[in-house]
Amino acid sequence: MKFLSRPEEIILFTILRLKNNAYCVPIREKASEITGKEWSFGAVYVPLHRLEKKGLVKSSFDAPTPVRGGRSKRIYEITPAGMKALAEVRELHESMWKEAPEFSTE
Amino acid sequence: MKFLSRPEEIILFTILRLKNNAYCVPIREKASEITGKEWSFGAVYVPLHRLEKKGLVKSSFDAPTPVRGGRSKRIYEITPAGMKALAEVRELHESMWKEAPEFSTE
DNA sequence: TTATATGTTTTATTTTGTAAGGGATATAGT
DNA sequence: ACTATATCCCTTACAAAATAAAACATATAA
Repeated sequence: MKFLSRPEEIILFTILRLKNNAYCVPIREKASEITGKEWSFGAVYVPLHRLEKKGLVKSSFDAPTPVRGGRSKRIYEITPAGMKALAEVRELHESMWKEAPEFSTE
Repeated sequence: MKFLSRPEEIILFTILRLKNNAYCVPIREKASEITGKEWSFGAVYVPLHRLEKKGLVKSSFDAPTPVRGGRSKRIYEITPAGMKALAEVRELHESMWKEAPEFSTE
């Protein structure tokens, strides 16, 4: 199919919304907030890792912050290819629902 | 996660659009048209079968039509649970992109 | 130097997606 | 009648992705 899977899409979108603070913990929290469902770490990390492998995100470690347990974080950001993939599924959705006036959400 | 996968969503949507003519062959054609990608029969049939098992679609055989090779077709239709699942992903998308004015499709 | 908080990463399992091909049953042609 | 061909259903074997659960690492606090 070659579209983003739904978890991939949601994770990319979440990174976009978190701007400069996109690391595993808040990604998971924000994704839960957006979807209203529980996300395990695996549910975030595994697709995230694949996205990086495909070149749709890139990551780097920041400097540790002086809080208890505050180890350095792997911060993710979206690449241009990632933006393109995200735009593609967005457009798919828009064109789908635009042509479907017969469907009304009950 | 419990959202529809993307293929499931597209197949459900396609059935909706085909109204009374939703059997495997046109579902595949219409899905290709909607997405601009190739769909094998397996890519349609396997998720379709699973959707039926979950109660999101139901099927029945129609009467054969008098055309060469025109054997009876298994016609699919969406159940109320299927409509609900479809509405759910639609609403997820709408709420996502509504909150994201910073993203403009380049 | 031990306890606890914050984060990352792996592993094992289940679920889902896909390509390729087999089988059934209808009409068309001779 | 009988062979050919069209239309459609369904299976199977393999690949990829999703998920839950837990292990591992490293910082500060006490």
